[in-house]
Formats: sequence, structure tokens, C-alpha cells
Amino acid sequence: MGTPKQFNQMLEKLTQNGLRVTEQRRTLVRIFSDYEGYLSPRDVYNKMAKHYPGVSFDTVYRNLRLLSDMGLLEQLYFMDGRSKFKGCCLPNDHHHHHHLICLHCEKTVPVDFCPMEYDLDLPQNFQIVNHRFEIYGLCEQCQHQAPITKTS
Amino acid sequence: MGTPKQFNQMLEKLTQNGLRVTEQRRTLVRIFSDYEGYLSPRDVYNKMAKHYPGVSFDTVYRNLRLLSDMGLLEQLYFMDGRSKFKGCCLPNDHHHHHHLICLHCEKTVPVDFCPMEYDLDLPQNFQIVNHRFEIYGLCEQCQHQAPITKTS
DNA sequence: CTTGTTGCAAAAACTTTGCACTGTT
DNA sequence: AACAGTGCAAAGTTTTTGCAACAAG
Repeated sequence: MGTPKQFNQMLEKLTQNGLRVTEQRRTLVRIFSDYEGYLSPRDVYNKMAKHYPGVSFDTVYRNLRLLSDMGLLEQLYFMDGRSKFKGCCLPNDHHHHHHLICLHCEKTVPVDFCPMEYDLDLPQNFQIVNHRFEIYGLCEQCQHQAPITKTS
Repeated sequence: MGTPKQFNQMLEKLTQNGLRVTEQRRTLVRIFSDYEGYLSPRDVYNKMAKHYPGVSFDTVYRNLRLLSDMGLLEQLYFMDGRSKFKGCCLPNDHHHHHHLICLHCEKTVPVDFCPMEYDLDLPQNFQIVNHRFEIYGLCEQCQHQAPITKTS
């Protein structure tokens, strides 16, 4: 997940959409372009609070929502229902893909394989709208340190 | 999803685990053996309340949790994070499988295809713990009546 | 009778909303 | 100067917990 490139692209897209670039938003964008995994609203709030002791939760929520509506962030509900955000993979890489997700650090690795490209032998009468495919596990780093986190 | 067979199996399993069969639990089990899709805690509460105007939410929650811990119910967080439960497919059918899920009525169709059986060319160093594969769409019935519900 | 289960009430966690003030443009 | 964005406080949801009364075995 590129740092300066993604950072600038995200800020640009903000102004393109007629949004103002406040310090809070700049920080938010920084946080996500510096981190290649998922963060919960609370994680984000904590990171934000280091720069702005006075940030409020609702600002975090509002901006997370805004940025994901705008396509800058990807929101995912984990298997256990927790809401998480991460910076979207860059538009260049922006072909359809899925992710390996580390249960411990929640960083991700993109996977090109998509089950929908195969002949799934699905019932004819079911109209497909969408699908979801995620692989959960432990990345190399976390395999050594991690007490196994529960999956769901 | 069998009705009387599943109903009895579920009650049996309750007593096997040393749990008491209360009217509330009997009703809960009935609800799930009569319905082949996912229900939210609130859905369940509403259905329960028809039989027991005085049921409390916490009883619903407690029992949903108990029954899924015991393996009688399957809990799933949808793509939009909503928590849902459904009766587990019977032990006989209980080989690994995934589901088509109707976005409108939330009924399910099992799918035998599992992406993990293929050679996914994953990074060697990632230790897989778990995976998730779901296909969302509209079942035949709902294709005709349904105003498309948003997916996530 | 013993002990698990329930309903109530209250609280915790998470997310959203209204409003006056502030900071970007 | 105009108005989008922020912080605060308050409220809406969903889920959990403590406790006394109750009911299943």
C-alpha cells in the first residue's frame, strides 16, 4: 500500500468532490495511507487523538462514512461483525480481488483468485448480485508472536 | 430444511447438554425448524412475542447465543454487519458447504463448491485458519416482487 | 427440592443527529 | 464573507449483566 502516492491521490479526490481539507481529514487520510490493514473506528479515533487530543468520535464516524462513500476507504464487517475500514487499493491495482486477512494484526494480502470465475453449478433461477470471499489466518509475523485470536 | 425431524433433534440435543426445555426454548427451536432462512434477533423476538407477549429481549439473546454455541444455530454477520441466525443444516448433510443468500427474504441455498479446494496460489507463509464465501442475490420468488435491497 | 431460566431494569458499547461555533476556501 | 466541518451533548440501537422470582427436572 503506497504511502505518499496514495496520500496525495486521496487528498486530491477530496477536493475534487468539493470537500474541504481540514487538519482532521488530512490526518485521517495519513493514517490510512500509512497502514496496510483494517482499523476499527475506535482504532482510528485513538490514532487521531494522538494528534488532536480534542477529536470527537462523531467526527471520526462522519469522515469514515464520507470517505468510504467516496470510495477512498473500504468498509468491511468481519466475520464477528466488527466494523473495519482500510484504505482502498489504488485505482491502478483496482481490478476485482479478494483478501487474506490476518486475525491478529488485521493486515491484508490481496488475492487474485475469484471463486465466481469458476463454474459453480448454481441454481439457474438465482440472480446473483454480489459475493464475498475472505480468507482469515495469521501472517508470518503474527504466527510467532500471536496467541490465536478467535475467528468468530 | 426438515421440520419435525430437525425440531426433535434440536430438543434432544438441548437435554443431552443438560439444558432445560422451557416453553421459550421450545418455541425458539420451533421457529428455526420452521424457517429456512436467516432471522435477526429482533425477528426472532417478534415471532416469539406472538406466543409469549411477555418475552424479554435478553432471553432471546441468551438463548440465541446458547443454541449457536451448542451448534444448533448458525450465526452469520451479513455484509452490512447485521447479526443473523438460522437453524444449522442437519448433521447428515453436515459436510462443508457455503450458501447463496437471498437479499430480500434472506433464505439460503447451500452450495457445494468451496474455493479452498482449488489451488489458490496463496503466499506460503500465511497460515490459514478460516474462510468465508457467500453469494448474495435474489431467489426466484423475490426477483419478481422485490425492490432491490442494498447489499452493503 | 435444587438449580437452571426468566423478566425486569439498568448499563455498556456503538453509531447517529441537532445545534452553535470554528476554520477553509 | 459564505458555508462546510467540528465538537459537544444527547439520543437511538443493539447487546450484555445483576438480581430476585419462577419453573423444570
